[in-house]
Amino acid sequence: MARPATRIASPESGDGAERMLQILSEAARLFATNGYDGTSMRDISEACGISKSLLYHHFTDKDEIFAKVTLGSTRELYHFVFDRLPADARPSERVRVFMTATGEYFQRYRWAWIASTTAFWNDPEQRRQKERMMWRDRYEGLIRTLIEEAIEAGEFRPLDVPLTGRLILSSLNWMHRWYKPEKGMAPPQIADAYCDMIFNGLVAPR
Amino acid sequence: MARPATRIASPESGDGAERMLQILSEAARLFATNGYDGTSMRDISEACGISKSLLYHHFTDKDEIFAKVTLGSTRELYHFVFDRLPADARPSERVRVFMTATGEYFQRYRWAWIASTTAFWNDPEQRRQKERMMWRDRYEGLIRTLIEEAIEAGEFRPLDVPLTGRLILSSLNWMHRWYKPEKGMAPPQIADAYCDMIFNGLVAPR
DNA sequence: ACATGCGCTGACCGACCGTTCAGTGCAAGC
DNA sequence: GCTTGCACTGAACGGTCGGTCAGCGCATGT
Repeated sequence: MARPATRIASPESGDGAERMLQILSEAARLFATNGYDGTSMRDISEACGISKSLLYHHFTDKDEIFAKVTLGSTRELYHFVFDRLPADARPSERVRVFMTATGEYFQRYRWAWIASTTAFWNDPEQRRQKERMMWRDRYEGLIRTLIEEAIEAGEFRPLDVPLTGRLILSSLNWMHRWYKPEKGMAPPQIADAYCDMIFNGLVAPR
Repeated sequence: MARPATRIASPESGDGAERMLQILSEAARLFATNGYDGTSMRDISEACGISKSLLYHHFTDKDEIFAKVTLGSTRELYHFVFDRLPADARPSERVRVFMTATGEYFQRYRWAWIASTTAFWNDPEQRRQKERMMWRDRYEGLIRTLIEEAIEAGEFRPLDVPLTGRLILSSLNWMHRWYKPEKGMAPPQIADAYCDMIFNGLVAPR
């Protein structure tokens, strides 16, 4: 059942689902900026303009908020990129789309992305991180598959596939450490420029 | 005045300077593993087998320990790489040495490196971070200069120099997220393999 | 023999952490 | 009009945090 329309007219207080999204949004920004341990439940509640207790009404604990942010981001990144891969394009073109689509995802969901990629990988709380790693592995598996196909098609040289995938992923994953949204190229453009450099190399043709 | 020789015979307790090095070493490992906020003074003291109070005998506070670890690492990285650049080699060869030397530094001072590169860049405590950023900027300025020289010498194509530098640095800086010291190639080899890929590109020659 | 200096400790501090809980106010359903 | 249910709050909990402090043991210089 949908909420009655009168609820929507209410100017100040939001619906429960909206509230959860607001919390996740603010939490993503704070986790990305200050890290997991550097972000307190009080920080999140104050950023949302609510009491600390309300966080526990919507989520069981801090870990769940963090898991929702990072798992959601990692899972959606995979589908976001996968869904944009053109089925009938040349393999190397699909690699390029992989990179630019990742740049686009970064542009749209910057805070959740940063929170996910900077999350410590060896967190003792492994149960919740397990699923995130699963999607991350699928994402990395995807780029490896694309590289292999490009090699088989003769477009790429014979390459160390895992290492090549890591080179591509490194360029994308490190972007958040220097990228400033207000200046310079947009992330998809940056990814495209990286793509040109990596595909063709730095060395001048002789 | 040097310590008298009798002091050295003491089997259990170390000299003050040794203690400081031990503390910095253990702190680097913990900061790298669990982050700044995830590492308590108690963690550091227990890792060293000493009391928490002793940390404050050698350092003023937690921030100073962290600053010593990260600033020391960043400053030494610059000199470590700079000192290894061959003066009379071709520009592109100097770029390669920049990368492999960075890989060698990573291999030797892994924990301090990780603590430095994962340190939050927008820490409110800016006074101490200022000097670290200075060395980091010099380090990045160095690779940009090398790239420019390679372009001027006609070895590299005309390139977006800052972006090219970031591509190279990204590949090196992201290594700690997937590198496992006990298996696979050593970091200098990895840097060299990256170098081959970035120089010559992925695309097969036609 | 005595004073000095230093590496070092255990007890302790206030602040803040994540988390809990009893209870409030208000809209919806009967 | 009354009950139900839920978004929401303020006070409080035990625990851990970074940091302090008085003082101990012992090698050293005189």
